[in-house]
Amino acid sequence: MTEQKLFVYNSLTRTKEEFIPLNPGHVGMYVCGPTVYSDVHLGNCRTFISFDLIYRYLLHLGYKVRYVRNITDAGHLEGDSDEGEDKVSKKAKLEQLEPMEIVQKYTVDFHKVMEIFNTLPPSIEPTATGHIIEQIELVKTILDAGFAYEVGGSVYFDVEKYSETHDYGELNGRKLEDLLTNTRTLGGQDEKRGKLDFALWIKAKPEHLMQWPSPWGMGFPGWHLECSAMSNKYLGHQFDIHGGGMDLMATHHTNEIAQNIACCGKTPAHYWVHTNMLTVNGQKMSKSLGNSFLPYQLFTGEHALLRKGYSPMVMRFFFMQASYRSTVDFSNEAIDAAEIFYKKLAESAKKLAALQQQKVGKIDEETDKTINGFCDDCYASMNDNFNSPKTLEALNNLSKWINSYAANTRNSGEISAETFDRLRKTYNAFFFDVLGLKLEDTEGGDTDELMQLIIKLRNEAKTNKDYATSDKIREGLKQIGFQLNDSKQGTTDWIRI
RNA sequence: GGUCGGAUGGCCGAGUGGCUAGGCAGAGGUCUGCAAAACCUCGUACAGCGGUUCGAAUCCGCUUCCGACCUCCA
Repeated sequence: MTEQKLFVYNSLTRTKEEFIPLNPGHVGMYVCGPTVYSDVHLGNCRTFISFDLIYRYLLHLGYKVRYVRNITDAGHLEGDSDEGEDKVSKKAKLEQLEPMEIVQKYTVDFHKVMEIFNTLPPSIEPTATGHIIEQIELVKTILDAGFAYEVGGSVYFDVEKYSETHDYGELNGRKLEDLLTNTRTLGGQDEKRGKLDFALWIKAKPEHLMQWPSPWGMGFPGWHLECSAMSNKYLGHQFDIHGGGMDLMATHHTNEIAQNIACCGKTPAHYWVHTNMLTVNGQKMSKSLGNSFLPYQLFTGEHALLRKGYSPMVMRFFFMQASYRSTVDFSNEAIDAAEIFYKKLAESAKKLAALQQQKVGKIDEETDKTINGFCDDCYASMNDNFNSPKTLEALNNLSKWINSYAANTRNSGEISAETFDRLRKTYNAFFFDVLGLKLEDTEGGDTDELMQLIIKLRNEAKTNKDYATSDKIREGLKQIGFQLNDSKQGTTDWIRI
């Protein structure tokens, strides 16, 4: 594999930086996963699909990647007042289930959806409840370091103390004074000394469903703590990439960095990568706004915002058409266009699989160079902060040559065997392995045999110049979703439409 | 209100100082019995107003509009 210089936008420095892993050949990546208290909606999916792209490209470059993505199954509160109810507990009460039944239900659902979108499972998927001991240890360390205090069974992180020696607003670019003046005072004043302080450990009320013993009494961990504890455990004090949705940057990740520095003296990750939101009519898709929809609603089209159903790969392709750092606005028009484009590139992938290069004759240097250039573009665009839209452009350019060779309107012997091989390898690598797309309409069973029979009958009619019959067959098939494509050579292909 | 980000042709969406992506839609053409598909050709767009520069979508300032975060969300 050729050495590729990869550049990654780092939220910490607000610049694109060359990606240099701490240990050559290895990458440690931590991504904040879902809180499993309800169905994942499409906006949630986008984030994980974005990181799947990043993960896949790192793998493609030959890195050995340890990809850790957590499951938050405790500690995530309603509201951020540290007095709200645990999301999982609340849902458990509502549905009259054990909290772990809720967790199980939505974890299974999450995995199913991730698989449908063809995302690779992470290397490790740790849960908050599975790491209570590690989190308690972390709290103790932070207390010992003097950056936290205990009040009535709860432990809080002392942001002002921390700020004396560290830049608390490093990630979100805010000054402490601004944060202090602009942070709304939350109702039900609590025991915190400073209003920016956040809970590391929260004392549980007796009726609280999820609680564990600790040196400070029965309680449960704060939301930000689990990520620090688990990234520490599986990736070490310092690792390469920490990712999550942009909405986590200002608070969750800021607090996470503070925790890590307080306990270990080091910023956990070199590169902070934040993916942007999926919007609907310009607004962030979220449950509270009521503009979110679920993956299965997308597939079936059963939602007021959807004109029809769209397949998982069409959705994935749609996401790939925008860079992960931009918002993507959902609209039927935009995804319709993506659907056509996706099918086009997928058709080329199919043609390529069946394509054999003609005998190499006189090599057309210009063409040979052009095709190699497009192969280079695939890498160059992904190297530029995972620019998937540009990668699609390169694939589209390659697909034109593939189509021409497949249709025999150009002779594939005009390029060298090496270039032809590179064309095949590059197209497949980026379409399938890197962008994580797959072919959806591969027919099982007898469909193709049936179609071949019908095509044969139609061709007989054509030979007899019985165009009335041949057109009737073509129209009839179109009505039920099969499209016939005649070639110059007299053969006929079919595709589903 | 504070902080940050965005505004690109009918739609989506790359591009960060000159070489002016790509897709969808649209127009024309090649091919075809006719189509379709495929292939070829065609759009000179960068919110507005100033400024810097030989040259700006790209840099700077102001204005307008939109969004995110600051309050649960990926």
